[in-house]
Amino acid sequence: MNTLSYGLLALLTRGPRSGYELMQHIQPIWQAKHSQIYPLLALMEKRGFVQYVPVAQKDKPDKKVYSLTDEGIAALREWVPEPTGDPVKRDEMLLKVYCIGFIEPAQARQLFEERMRMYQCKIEKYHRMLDDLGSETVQAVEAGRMEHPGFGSYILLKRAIGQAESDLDWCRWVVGLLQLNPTGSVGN
Amino acid sequence: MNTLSYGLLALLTRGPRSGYELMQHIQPIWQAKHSQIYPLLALMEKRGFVQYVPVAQKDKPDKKVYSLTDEGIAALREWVPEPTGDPVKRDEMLLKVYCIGFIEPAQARQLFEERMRMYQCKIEKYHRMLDDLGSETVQAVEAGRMEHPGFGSYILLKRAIGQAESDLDWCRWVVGLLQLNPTGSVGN
DNA sequence: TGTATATATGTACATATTTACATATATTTG
DNA sequence: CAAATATATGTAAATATGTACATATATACA
Repeated sequence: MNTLSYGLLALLTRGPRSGYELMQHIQPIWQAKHSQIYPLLALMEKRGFVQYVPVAQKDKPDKKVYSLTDEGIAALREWVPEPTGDPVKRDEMLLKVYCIGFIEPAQARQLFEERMRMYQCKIEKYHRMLDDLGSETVQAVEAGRMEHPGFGSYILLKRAIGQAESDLDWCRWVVGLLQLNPTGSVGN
Repeated sequence: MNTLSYGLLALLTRGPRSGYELMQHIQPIWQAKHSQIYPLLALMEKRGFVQYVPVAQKDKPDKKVYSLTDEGIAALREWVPEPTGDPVKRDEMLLKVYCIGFIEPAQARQLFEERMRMYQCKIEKYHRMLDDLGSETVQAVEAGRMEHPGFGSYILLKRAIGQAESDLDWCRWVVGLLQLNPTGSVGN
């Protein structure tokens, strides 16, 4: 049971999910490939933390829909109060920014503009996901009812939006600075 | 040559550094242990990207001070325009927040208050590092002179502060929500 | 005096993560 | 019609990362 395994149990508190769905939903919080997730699910199934039912689909491949067992919930409850690991953040772009003094100005601008597009897409996506949670969830959150299903998703989305907007603002600020010096072509 | 190796080359654009110093300075952007960094430096030394001079110290163990070679600078310049990897963010705390509906309210509050302390410490540390860069760097940044040594460090610190402040605000907001419901003791 | 921390470098081993290979079906795109 | 993409699950192998061990010196703390 590593951190990702507990993360999968955490996702399953929202209800039954296939391995494929778990892989998709965990990406914003914890990047992992399916090749890492499937073996962990198989292990947790052996240990009795999760169970699955095979579901046949027309027009799509069959899937295994996993759900939490009582033992899985117990494992989750034991994990939460344990010391929480420090956040891991690794961003190649920031390493490139570190040596910006050695970079062609045009390449520097491209680095930041690429990221601006990325953050804008993410912000839009997260807003759509917020909308999908519905007004009932909004009311539960505003009332501080953390037991409400959707409370966790809502506050995590708010955080993700805040982070992306902060980074987007930063990119805009830097691009503004870079444009003060017309080294190279200002137009593309 | 993996991403971390290029990152070490990027740090060395600021001037000669020991492996130990590189390990310390790269932490905010890319977490890595010394056990990963020392072998990479040895490899890059073999390949001629960096060179070192042994420096004897009184009161402290001897060290190897690495610096960039022309080949190292060339490698750096080839790396920058290559496609940039997506940022990797893994935070156990967010996984715990995801299943906040299954958590004891007191544990939830603790989770956020711990993080608030962490972010406050980081913000203070980053502000001290900004101050250490001096007013000359501030002027260079405000003039958009990206070739100035310190431009990269300055804008990276500004970003780190923005991110930490965004997260701190988020934690405060959530703690405020949790206090709306007096489940359990409000005082410690 | 034993224990911890900081400086400083290194290796060995275990674990985590990514990439590549494998398979099957339906849809979209060129 | 061929190629890519999305759904869906899995394994094998390579790489990246973390933990533990190893050594040496100085300082702080109990």
